[in-house]
Amino acid sequence: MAVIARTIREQVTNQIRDDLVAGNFPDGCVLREAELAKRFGVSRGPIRDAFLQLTQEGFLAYEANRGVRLREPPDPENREFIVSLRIQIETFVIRKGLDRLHGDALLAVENALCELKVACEGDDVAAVARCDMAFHEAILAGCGGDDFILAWRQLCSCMLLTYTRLEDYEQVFSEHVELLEAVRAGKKQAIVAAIKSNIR
Amino acid sequence: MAVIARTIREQVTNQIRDDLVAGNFPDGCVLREAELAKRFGVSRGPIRDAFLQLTQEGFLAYEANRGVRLREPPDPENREFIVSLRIQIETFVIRKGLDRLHGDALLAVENALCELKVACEGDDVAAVARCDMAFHEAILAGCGGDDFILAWRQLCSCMLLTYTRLEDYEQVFSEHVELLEAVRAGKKQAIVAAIKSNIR
DNA sequence: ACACAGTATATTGTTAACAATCAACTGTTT
DNA sequence: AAACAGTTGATTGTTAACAATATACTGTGT
Repeated sequence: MAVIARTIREQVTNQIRDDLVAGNFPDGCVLREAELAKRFGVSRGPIRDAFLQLTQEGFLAYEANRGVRLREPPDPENREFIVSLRIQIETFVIRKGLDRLHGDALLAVENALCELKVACEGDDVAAVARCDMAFHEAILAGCGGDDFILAWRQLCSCMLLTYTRLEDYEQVFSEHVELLEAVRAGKKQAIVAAIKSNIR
Repeated sequence: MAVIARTIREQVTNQIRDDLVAGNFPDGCVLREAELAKRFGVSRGPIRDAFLQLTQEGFLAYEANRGVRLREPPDPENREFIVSLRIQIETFVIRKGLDRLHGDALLAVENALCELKVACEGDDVAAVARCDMAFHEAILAGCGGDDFILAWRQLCSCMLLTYTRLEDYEQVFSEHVELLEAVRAGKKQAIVAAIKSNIR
């Protein structure tokens, strides 16, 4: 994802998020500050920061003085609605801001696709999920969708808790190639169509 | 809002959020940890936590080692779209879960309305905005919309940065009374109509 | 056996000192 | 005068010790 985690806080947050997405923690599991601090070899401070952030992102749930708990994924009906919201946001932002997607911003999208390729060729569930989202986020950011990115991430976190498309990495990758082609060609209708078939 | 802030972190977060909503900080203003720590008479820890949380909520923007900056409100077009997303979420959750809105949950909504009444009678901009949201959130929570609340809050934070309806507190209040009546009567169509006219 | 108060332990919440980083300034060199 | 390295001050990032709180346990009284 070419994300350089500058601070320990960010490194820890990314690592824990990956572990959560990869399913390395049992459902409803309670995470302890001290345990993770020991595992990462850091103090509890950055772990607390990570818990706070992942709570806001929708992965964890805080309970006063009782630590954080892994959240349960949404039921199918809610998930379907979340998908529709995601599609709406992405199409709105692209329709509005596709014109300004060039130069560095376009490069970032292409870069994200490369990362996705690597992740698909490897066998890291969390990496594929992460790069999938990073690709979409790069497009949103490049189209000036800053006002929506945080809410969009929220919705994505729910989806990441049940990232169920990983039987076929090859298809995941090719779908995104298709999407990038449409973006490069600047054909909004094709982009919207690609997004609709891609997000699920 | 009957929100008892148990920890210093929560108190500080709520206070800063209120100040932001009330417009007590100039636009694009940079907030300093040390300065706020001194003002509240606490250490920098809880202030940092608050910054992190308010960043995730969409009020502030982090810049590496350069502190947090007050975010700019969305342009009218984006705001309009955000409003439509909010309405969709609220109507979806209510349609699905209105049946379970009774007992304590309903009481919480009624309570929120009382708080709103007080806030409207007083003259505290931040309080009115906060109670307005708290009322809607109580409904969402009561209808089992936990999967959406965080994303919903995100969207609301954008709206709170330009809470522009405060010329007429009386109307704000009466609109919510109307909404509660519809909820009590269990008439989903009336609720949806009330929400659509209420959120703007 | 049950309820309850008191205690012990584990866990989170807070603080203040220390380390690392960044931005602005200063003086030197070309 | 312009460019650059080094220095300084301000600010954030991290840590470890301490305080507060909640849970689990134990013993006592009924």
